[in-house]
Amino acid sequence: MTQSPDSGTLPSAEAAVVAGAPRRRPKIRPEEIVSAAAEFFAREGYANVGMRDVAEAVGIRGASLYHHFASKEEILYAICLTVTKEPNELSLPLLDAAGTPAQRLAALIRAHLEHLIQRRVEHLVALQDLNSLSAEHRATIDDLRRYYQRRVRDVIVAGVREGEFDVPDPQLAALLILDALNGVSGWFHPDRGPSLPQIISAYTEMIVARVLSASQPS
Amino acid sequence: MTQSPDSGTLPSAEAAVVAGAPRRRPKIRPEEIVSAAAEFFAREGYANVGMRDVAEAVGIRGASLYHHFASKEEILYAICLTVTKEPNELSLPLLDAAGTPAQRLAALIRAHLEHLIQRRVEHLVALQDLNSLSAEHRATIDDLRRYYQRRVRDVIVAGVREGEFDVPDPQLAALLILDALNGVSGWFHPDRGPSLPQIISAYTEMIVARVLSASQPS
DNA sequence: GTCTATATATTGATAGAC
DNA sequence: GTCTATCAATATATAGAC
Repeated sequence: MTQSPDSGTLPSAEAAVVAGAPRRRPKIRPEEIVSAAAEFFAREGYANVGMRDVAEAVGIRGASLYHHFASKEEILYAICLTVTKEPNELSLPLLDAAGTPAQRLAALIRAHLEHLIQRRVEHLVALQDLNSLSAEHRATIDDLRRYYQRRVRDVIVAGVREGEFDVPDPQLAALLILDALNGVSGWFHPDRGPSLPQIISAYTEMIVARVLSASQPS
Repeated sequence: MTQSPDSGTLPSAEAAVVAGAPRRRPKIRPEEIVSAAAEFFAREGYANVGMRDVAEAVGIRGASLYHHFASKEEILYAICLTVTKEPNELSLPLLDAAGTPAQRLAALIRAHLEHLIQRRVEHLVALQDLNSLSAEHRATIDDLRRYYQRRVRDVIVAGVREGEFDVPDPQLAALLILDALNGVSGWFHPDRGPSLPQIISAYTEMIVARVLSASQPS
């Protein structure tokens, strides 16, 4: 089912003989496994990828993966948890910094998009294979996402209260904004199309200055 | 070709055998299979669902499914194709109707959201299990989606040309809008949260009157 | 059109040598 | 920490009876 176009992907043990690359398998770090797995999951879907695929990508056998992770689902959870928790730790503090709600939200949009692209592959997995998580793990991810969404809604509410924003419904505005931001991971391509700075600029303008109708300095 | 949205048109209302419901299996229509499969795929993910699960849901055995569909992937394709083609056939013509670009886009937004909710389960599958399709089927779906996106971008361009819209980048505006609209399927719930009319109203306002900065009648 | 029975392949995971 | 070997479960799909 997960037949990739291998046909010649035997673990190149002969490459180890080359000077400077003596048996390049000193130790596998968990992040290498997670990274390789994310690449596979994003492209083929979690359930279409076998442990042997992931193992081969990091140069070990399938069984050896279980020395690092208790199960396949734990790898998926590691991907989803990292990519969901990081925005809460890195972007949300920007909402507590100095400045008006519009300024703080603009800072969050920038950080959100930068993280989304920096961890684009993992984001695709988290947006796609969430329902292959166990019920407990799924609940943890959902909680993090809900909290993030609530904080975005709150800064909109604050902006409305201060007269800087004006929206029909802060909750729906937050959902529209977050769906629009996260959607970028689905079509962004590092080699073609608009660049990340262009996207940040246009999206910040469209969201902060237009969706939320920030008052113009005039 | 257009499958009736209702499901109360079972031809054989003929009373089954008197005692109880002995083997109610008059005939299975392909749409029943697709519908049941979509429900499973949306909730558990395509690759996590077995043909036996789908078969059981419609009251037959797994092997009998192959009388109606050549493979499991064909069922997925039927789901994705229907839900992707219908907006092109039902919503895009609204962009060719009379009215200003803002009016035509507003009509499309309404139709898009109504279709999204009416076929919410199938949309979730199409947004989630696309990369379990064969390469050819995937390409067909992608083409339809690209065309739809292009048409939305074109109406934005038209609005800019006529002075009704003003955006930093019509292409990015179209992507933002479509991601925001499609994202609704991810959190909408028929029993709680904002109703569809509320969503249509708020989203139309935020998108047409704000993101695109349609000129206000004042 | 649906059934039983089964072929064939692949999966996640384990045991134990080294 | 990685290996070989393998188990047990499950998958899609097929063959042929009825």
